[in-house]
Amino acid sequence: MQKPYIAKKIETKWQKEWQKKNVYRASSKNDKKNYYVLEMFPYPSGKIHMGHVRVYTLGDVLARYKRCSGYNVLHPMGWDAFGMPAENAAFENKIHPAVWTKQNIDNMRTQLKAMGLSYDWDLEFATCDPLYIECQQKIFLDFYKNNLAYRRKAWANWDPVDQTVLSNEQVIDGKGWRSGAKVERRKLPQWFFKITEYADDLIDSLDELKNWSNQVKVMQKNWIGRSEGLKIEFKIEKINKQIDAENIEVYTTRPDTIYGASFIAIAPDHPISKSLAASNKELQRFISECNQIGTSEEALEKEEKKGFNTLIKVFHPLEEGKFLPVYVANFVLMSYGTGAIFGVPAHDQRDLDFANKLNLPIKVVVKDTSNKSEKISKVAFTGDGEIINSGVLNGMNTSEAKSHVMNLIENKKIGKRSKQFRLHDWCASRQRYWGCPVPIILCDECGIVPVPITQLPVLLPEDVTFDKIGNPLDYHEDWKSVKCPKCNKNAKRETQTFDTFVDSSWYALRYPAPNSKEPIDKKEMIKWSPPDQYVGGIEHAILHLLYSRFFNRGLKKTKYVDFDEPFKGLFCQGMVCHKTFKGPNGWVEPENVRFRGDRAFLKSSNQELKIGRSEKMSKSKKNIVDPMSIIDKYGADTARLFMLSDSPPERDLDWSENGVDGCWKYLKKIWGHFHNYKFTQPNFSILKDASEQQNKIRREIHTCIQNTTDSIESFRYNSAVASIRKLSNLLLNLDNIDSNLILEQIILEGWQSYLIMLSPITPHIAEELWLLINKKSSILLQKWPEVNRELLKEQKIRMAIQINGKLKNTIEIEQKEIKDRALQESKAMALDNIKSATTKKKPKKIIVIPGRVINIVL
RNA sequence: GCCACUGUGGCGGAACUGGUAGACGCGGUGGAUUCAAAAUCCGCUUGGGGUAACUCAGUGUCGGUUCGAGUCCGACCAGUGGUACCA
Repeated sequence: MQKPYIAKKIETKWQKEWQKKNVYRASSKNDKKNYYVLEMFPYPSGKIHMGHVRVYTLGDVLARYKRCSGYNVLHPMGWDAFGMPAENAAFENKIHPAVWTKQNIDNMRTQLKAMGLSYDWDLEFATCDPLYIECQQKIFLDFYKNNLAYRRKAWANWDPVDQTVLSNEQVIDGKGWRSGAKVERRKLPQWFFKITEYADDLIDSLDELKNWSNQVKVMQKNWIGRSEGLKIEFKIEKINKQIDAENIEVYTTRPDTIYGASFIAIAPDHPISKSLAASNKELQRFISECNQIGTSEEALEKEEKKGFNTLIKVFHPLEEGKFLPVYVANFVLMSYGTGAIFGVPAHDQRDLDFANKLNLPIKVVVKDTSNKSEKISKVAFTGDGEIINSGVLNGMNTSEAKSHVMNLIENKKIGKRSKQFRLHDWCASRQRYWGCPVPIILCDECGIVPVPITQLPVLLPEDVTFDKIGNPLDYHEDWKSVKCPKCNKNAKRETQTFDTFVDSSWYALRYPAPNSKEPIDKKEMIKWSPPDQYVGGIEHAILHLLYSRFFNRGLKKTKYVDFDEPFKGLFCQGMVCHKTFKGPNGWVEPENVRFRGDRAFLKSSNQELKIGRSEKMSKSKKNIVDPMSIIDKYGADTARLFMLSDSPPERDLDWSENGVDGCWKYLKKIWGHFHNYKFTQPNFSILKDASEQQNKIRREIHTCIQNTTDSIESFRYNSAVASIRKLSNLLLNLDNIDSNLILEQIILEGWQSYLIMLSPITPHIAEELWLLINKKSSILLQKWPEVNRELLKEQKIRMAIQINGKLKNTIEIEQKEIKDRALQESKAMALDNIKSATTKKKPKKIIVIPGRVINIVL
């Protein structure tokens, strides 16, 4: 009578057992090396989704693999607990953000535990814990004292109806998500971190991050956007009393195109624009129109190019007698360069769009050598080429002309070489309740006053309501009113809270000692940090990871740590996607769909549904599969196995019910086999007497071990699963061979290795089956199987024989013949179809790549 | 718009630094078992042509480099992520 595979039963059993024995406790005892695996902690949105299942399974496999490979492993979990959804829930469901968040954390912790993840739960914390708030406030004050944080005015999205600040997400098509009112921009005092101070270092150090994906490094480099350009003063033609300036300073990265300039454009919030607007209603109107675009870069860039002619003209600095008109333009940003540009329509797409709109001249000054036509109408030529129509610059190439113009301008003392960054300082304050309060007191007399360390933490008041729109801290007079620590007069607390990216910028350093009074416990931190491997979604490639890199540098400056980079290794995984289903009444959840062949129908009414392509699982499209329903139905091991099976971790994964079913069937098959097979006691010493035939089988087993190990080491978990399955297929087929003592040992060796390699992926079933072949100790304590290299060496090698690069035949050679070109060639030429082909036509050339391929060119 | 990535059978994907395209799985299909079905097991499964040995084509599209390209280069098309207040 076969024991049925009831996943739930064994999973709960082992989860209890492991918890009881505290097997995942991170300790740095004994002489093993330490290894810190960290996955990006989740926002407690309510319940775990498939994206969580994926990233935490990936990290868990690594953590378990490292434990088997002889490391002490730190593998913690916590909660990115502040953020907007809690406030939205408060507004919609009248539940306090703290209560909502705690409920979600409790629920999600239970769910994560059901997945059998190997966390040391003793290290858990949430960013909304009073102790974490206190530590973060201490760090902030140190940053402030070290000139890494400052307060200034900056734009924010303003909803004029709701009278509140909106996040970019809450602005939909330029309108407020609740009020529907056209969103405006407003300048408000906000807190900034001086990330630009490290701009050079943040780019240059990318080269040292060897275990970071190149993709992320390139994105960060472009995001920081270092450019070596030129600042030039353009003299204003006539003194204009309204503006308090004689020049307009312009920044350019293309000084070589200066002869192609046909206009100057300044930002709507440029000082000159503002001065002119004071007495010009029309310009005022234009500027306020520009201010309605919103704050997102995407919106600004996509907006139709518009300009306002100021009627001011400036002299061209190199071309005698030439004047350029000055426009206020909606695509020029005050925050980049000098807030003013010279427009070269022929060689910049935005300038060209602008020129076409306003009928400005287009003068070609760089010759596109790949294109015969010199005319430019709709597409600007932005590449390098030969300079033409440019006086002294004619005939130079782009880079010669660039340095020539820079020298000219510098010699004339009307400009300077200048390095600029696209990156701007990090605006780290929010006008919201559910976040870590900025520990500052604003005093009419003393200005900005830090809250004294002894008065920390500044905690959020609990008695707030969310029926009023806006930031409840602003209305909370009791909480706001304090005495100034300096002069003891009445003062107000800063009512802004930190961007949640601040919370997530240093949490990794907190896990080694989460209860320490010090923000970062040096003794514990030094044993583990920085994390050896960080795992998370590619969507965090820039903001979270760049902010963390800055923050770590700040922590170094303020003496909390002594290293620059927060994460030694970084791996970014793809998203979990699913097909979408749409019926007459909108999107339909996969669980309500019934399939007949290729077609989908609504379960309740049999209405046919339209099947859409696979997209990121999202609430709006309802293409969500609840991980818990999968764990209930199949078990955590099946869910974990499927997560790793098909897609490579860095790519998007398509959720498929069939795939999950397949994984479950597979585990059931393995389960059945272990319960039917009678394993012998290990006696591996007799393996040395194995026959060549038996060694061939061992060789295949060890090849699988080698491939699995290589795949895990390089994060190719899907390939690892494939090699593991290959190994089990091989071992299952051995059942049909006549048994003998040596073969039994080979099979036992194979299955032992198999289970150990399977255990990081599906730990529960692996532990349960391990009992059947080795009743002594837990599989979690086993050593990763070692590859017998001697065995692999004896393998025969198969070589491809090609004619004109196309495969025609193969030959087999011995390992010792690997360098014998002549032998390989003669073996190839002796093959029937090669012989007949080469007698018909004489080979022109024979290329022999020893041990790999022979190509005969006819 | 800009930056980055991805594109291989019916589907997910494999192929180490350019060297046998399709490993491993899903689905499909044929068979075994069964009174029947489910489950399970075994075979086949890129497309075209051929009774067959075999042969031609084939890795988003077009072009290039090379003895040889899924892999390198150029242009294009499509999808995805980010775009600074979603996390």
